[in-house]
Amino acid sequence: MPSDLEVKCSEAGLKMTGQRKVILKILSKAEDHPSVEDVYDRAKKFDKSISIATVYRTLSLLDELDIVIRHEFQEGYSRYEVNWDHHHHLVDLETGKVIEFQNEELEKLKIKIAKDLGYELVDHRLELYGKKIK
Amino acid sequence: MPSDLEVKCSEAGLKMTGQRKVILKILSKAEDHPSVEDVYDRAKKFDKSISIATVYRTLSLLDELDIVIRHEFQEGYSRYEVNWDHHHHLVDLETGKVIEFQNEELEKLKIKIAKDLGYELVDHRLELYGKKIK
DNA sequence: GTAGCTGCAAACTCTTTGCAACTCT
DNA sequence: AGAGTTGCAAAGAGTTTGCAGCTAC
Repeated sequence: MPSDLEVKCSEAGLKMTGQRKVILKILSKAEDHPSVEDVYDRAKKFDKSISIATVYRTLSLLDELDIVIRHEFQEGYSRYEVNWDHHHHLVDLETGKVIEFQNEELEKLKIKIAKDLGYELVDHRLELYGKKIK
Repeated sequence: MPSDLEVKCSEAGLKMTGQRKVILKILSKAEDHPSVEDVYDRAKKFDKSISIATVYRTLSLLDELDIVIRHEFQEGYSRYEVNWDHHHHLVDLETGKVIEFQNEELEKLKIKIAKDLGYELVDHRLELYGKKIK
């Protein structure tokens, strides 16, 4: 049976090729925020002839469809994650670990700030960088 | 007389070459958030033999010294601004215009969120993307 | 004088693209 | 059947770097 993610892609008009199924499976199982290279390396285990160009193309498509979120954590390349729920990231500066969090108050505040400036909030990015308190 | 920015650089151990003076002047006068290319183009008006490699090297140095802030507004390249005061950005999705803002409530909330997760906030990034309300 | 800086060009990294062959629907 | 997708290799954009000569201190 096709996964929820596969159904979503089909409905968006994408052909469900073997390569795309592999990439979607990797993304849905990922517990981190893999780079293109990461996705490519993992994909090769299921389909050793897959091309990195296909990974790039697929991730760009999924990003446009909002099925996936592209992050640029100031590293010079992109990282991806499935757009399941809305959350933000706190990056542990000592270990590089990424912690996800949600905060209702913050959501309201962002909308208010934009509104006060005369804008309707369409999108936003928030990342915190911190050190663990011992 | 050397500008404040020049003094700051000298104190950090940088030699104040002609090229660096030009770049610092451009940055301090900029009312936008220029890319490397932008800085290079403006610099050529004062020193037509300046190299873009020098602009890259200088901006990287200034970023390391926290004299300048490097932004990556999901455009595939970096933009810079002098690190005068702390603020955030709202990007107008229709015009690309960048609006700066500060918000005390937001500052407190970020610190609290990090603390609740067991972290001391060291740094952070926040960008809002919106459409002007007619 | 000398450590640091510069311009140049080549190299590097990440990403995109043209094309002919292939494949999902 | 046919539009969409793929792999490959080449190209593109942005950035970094090795080196010989130059310059601020």
